Amino acid sequence: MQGYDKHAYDKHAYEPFAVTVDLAVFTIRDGALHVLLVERGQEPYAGRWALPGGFVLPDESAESAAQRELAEETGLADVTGLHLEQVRTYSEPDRDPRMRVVSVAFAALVADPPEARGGGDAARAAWLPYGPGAHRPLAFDHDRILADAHHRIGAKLEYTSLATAFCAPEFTLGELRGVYEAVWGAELDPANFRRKVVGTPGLVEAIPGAARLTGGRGKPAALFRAGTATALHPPLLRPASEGRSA
Amino acid sequence: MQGYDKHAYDKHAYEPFAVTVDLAVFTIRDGALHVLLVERGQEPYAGRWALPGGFVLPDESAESAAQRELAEETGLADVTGLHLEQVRTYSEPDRDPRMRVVSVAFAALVADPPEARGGGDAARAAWLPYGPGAHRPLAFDHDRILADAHHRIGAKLEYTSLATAFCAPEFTLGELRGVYEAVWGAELDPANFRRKVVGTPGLVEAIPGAARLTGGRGKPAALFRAGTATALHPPLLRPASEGRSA
DNA sequence: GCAAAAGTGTTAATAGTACACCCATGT
DNA sequence: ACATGGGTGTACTATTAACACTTTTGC
Repeated sequence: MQGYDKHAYDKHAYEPFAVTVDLAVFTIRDGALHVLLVERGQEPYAGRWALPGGFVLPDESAESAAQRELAEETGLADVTGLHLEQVRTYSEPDRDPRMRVVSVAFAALVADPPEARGGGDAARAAWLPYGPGAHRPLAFDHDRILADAHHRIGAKLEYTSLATAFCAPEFTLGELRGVYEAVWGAELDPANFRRKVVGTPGLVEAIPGAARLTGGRGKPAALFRAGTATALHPPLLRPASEGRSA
Repeated sequence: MQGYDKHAYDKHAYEPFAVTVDLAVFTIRDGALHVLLVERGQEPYAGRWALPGGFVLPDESAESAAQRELAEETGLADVTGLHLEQVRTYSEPDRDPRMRVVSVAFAALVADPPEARGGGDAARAAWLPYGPGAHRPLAFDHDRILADAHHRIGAKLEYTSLATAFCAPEFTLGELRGVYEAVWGAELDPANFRRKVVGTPGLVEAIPGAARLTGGRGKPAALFRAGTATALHPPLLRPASEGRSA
């Protein structure tokens, strides 16, 4: 606390910091993980894709700012209830060439978002497939932010019920499994997945009516709703791959 | 990015934010988890305990500021190599009654710290036992920050090799087990713990020499060093208690 | 019929739990 | 001797992983 007291909060004792939020908004499309990106119209990084975001206003928290931006950028009317979670804060002094910007990064999960429209500005917005694909490199340090957000989401799938946040209110277990597979980039055994999910109390609850849904070909699947549990015990671990230190 | 471009980075378009770091520094003492706290000498919250922290300077990142504060507050000469990790950022507009302060919280783990000395100021500093004990309530929103930091540490013990960061370079498995027990507040079976730890590749490595250490009474214990692995597969789950949703 | 996805069954391997028991040391 | 913590053994249970097989749909 020395720092606090020594300078007695002179508002201009230090160079002011701008505080912004950056959003990594994920969704599943056609079985693949997609992320919402905007195209920058101005320097620096003109023409590059970037994460949506904006300033934190004087009377709101970073969480409020993130929620406001999420509504604006996705075009969703009601954004409450969506999963929105802080990832971490990026504060390297030179991360923005123009001035000192400290950015609080959030990860958001959306099911079935509307098509991306550019913001009011000239900037384009689009849902692009996540991965080492066409959109890199992103502006600023957004590649790193996006990777951190993805890493966090992947980890939380293991030990929380987060996956249901990617799904519509009613979903099949095949769809839920698709979430895990899209985020982890790994295939799961459908039989074992079903047993694990159904056998974890509070993860999902079956919709009792003969309600069934045809997902195209194959046998109709039973519908489920998200359950009340948030933590999974034991966790649903992703298949071990060479990449993970034992 | 609309927000960025619209205002063209006028440094004074918005009320300036102060950016600070707050540190939850943990250690194990006499088998119990302790936290480093400082006593506030001034209003607001004069006389209350608070987390150590301070301003982020114009040319440093939050990580650098946290490292600098950690060295100052603990009195440790070399703070590199210590575990220091961002927890989250607290930005509610009214969290500090004097002005708008956005604080990036860190959790730090220290083995065998020197006695706490007050900072240069009148403020006292002390290692206090963690828990719903004598030090609450803390100043500002520090109770919540501390709880969040503790929750994060506890969770990371399950699936990372973090526990070794609480230990000296050479440690016995009893000491390592003590870390888990102190952070989780639960007892672990020594036999099963040993098998799990030794059987997880890369978690710890035995120091081959007949090196042994007497921890007082009982059979001398073999010494171990931290291994190279950072992730644990499968994780070392804490014993299930009623509090956790199945 | 055939492909595809849902859903059930079965089995072997792996991992976790709960102990009993011996070992080496200080007092 | 005995209390204390280190360390090994072992039987039991729970969970995971792999894969065969049946069911119900669209084409």
